[in-house]
Amino acid sequence: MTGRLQREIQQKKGFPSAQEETFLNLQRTADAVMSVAEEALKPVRISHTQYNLLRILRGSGKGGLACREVGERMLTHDPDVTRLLDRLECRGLVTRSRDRKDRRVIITKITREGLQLLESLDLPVSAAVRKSLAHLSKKQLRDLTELLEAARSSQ
Amino acid sequence: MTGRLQREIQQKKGFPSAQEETFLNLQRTADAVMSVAEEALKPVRISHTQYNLLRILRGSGKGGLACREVGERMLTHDPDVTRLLDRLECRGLVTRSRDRKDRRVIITKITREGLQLLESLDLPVSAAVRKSLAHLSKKQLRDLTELLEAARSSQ
DNA sequence: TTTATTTACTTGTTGCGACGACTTTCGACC
DNA sequence: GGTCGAAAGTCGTCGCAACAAGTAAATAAA
Repeated sequence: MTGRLQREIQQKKGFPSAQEETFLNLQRTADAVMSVAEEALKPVRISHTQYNLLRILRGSGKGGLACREVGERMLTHDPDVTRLLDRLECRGLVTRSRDRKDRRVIITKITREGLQLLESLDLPVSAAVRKSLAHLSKKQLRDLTELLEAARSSQ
Repeated sequence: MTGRLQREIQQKKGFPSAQEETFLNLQRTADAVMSVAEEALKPVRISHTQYNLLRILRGSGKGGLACREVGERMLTHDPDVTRLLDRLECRGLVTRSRDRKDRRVIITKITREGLQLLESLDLPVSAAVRKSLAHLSKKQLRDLTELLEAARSSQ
């Protein structure tokens, strides 16, 4: 059984492990695909983080959400929700109001303007995302999704 | 053939396309795995971007590299190399000098301290990356790498 | 009732990412 | 040689990400 020794030697010599190769590919691909998708957001000067946040608010319905809930639902795990909302509020895309029952929490809702902006982006974004992965077959997409979920499963 | 119509209806109703599902999984997984890997860099207060840059400089040998070459080799496609190097130079991890032949270019080299820092990180980083994907089999890693390369191929 | 702890959010600071304007230098063409 | 355009970096500005400290309100404990 030379497995472990061989791995250590390979590592000393700078050969990446299979995990390292996958890791690098994962980062590169996520970056490349995100770039394509962001093209759809450029015309309205909105970042993918802001777009993501607005979609969460739209999905939450009329009741709005507390900052904490927004943060938990976002793609990236610890965004700075306060200042993200500051900028969106400046542009009139969301409104904030203090909750009456628990005065610590701030309820954020998406405005009519925010909804209109999202609607105008729905098709372009969807098209850009589909385009970014258009050259993969249904089976490849299914396999890839499955493997990505598996990769994330134990963390 | 109801394919296209059905897709449009699904989209109207908010069903994500297979591409969109894969896209979201890709972002989430890349983020999760990166977080695990970054744990190894925390003790020395270095970001993954800086680590990546130092590794590029180490890989380039004694000759050093111009800013432009560094930028081209980095994971993320358009980092701000100048200020990245500023911070590394402050910490004594790299040195910069103007090229004699073409006085427009700045040659950056990694210092002895930089090399030592990298050496102290080699094993922990490698271990963290392997750990982040340790629960995937060899075949899964191979398949995943292949699919990720395919996803990136036409961009 | 007063104190302590937890929760929800804000603010400060630093570093990264993207964009654009600017400076210096090089090479080519007149 | 002088001029023009391209190339290599620098710098300003803004927005996002991470971390830490601070504030205010609610809840639990004494």
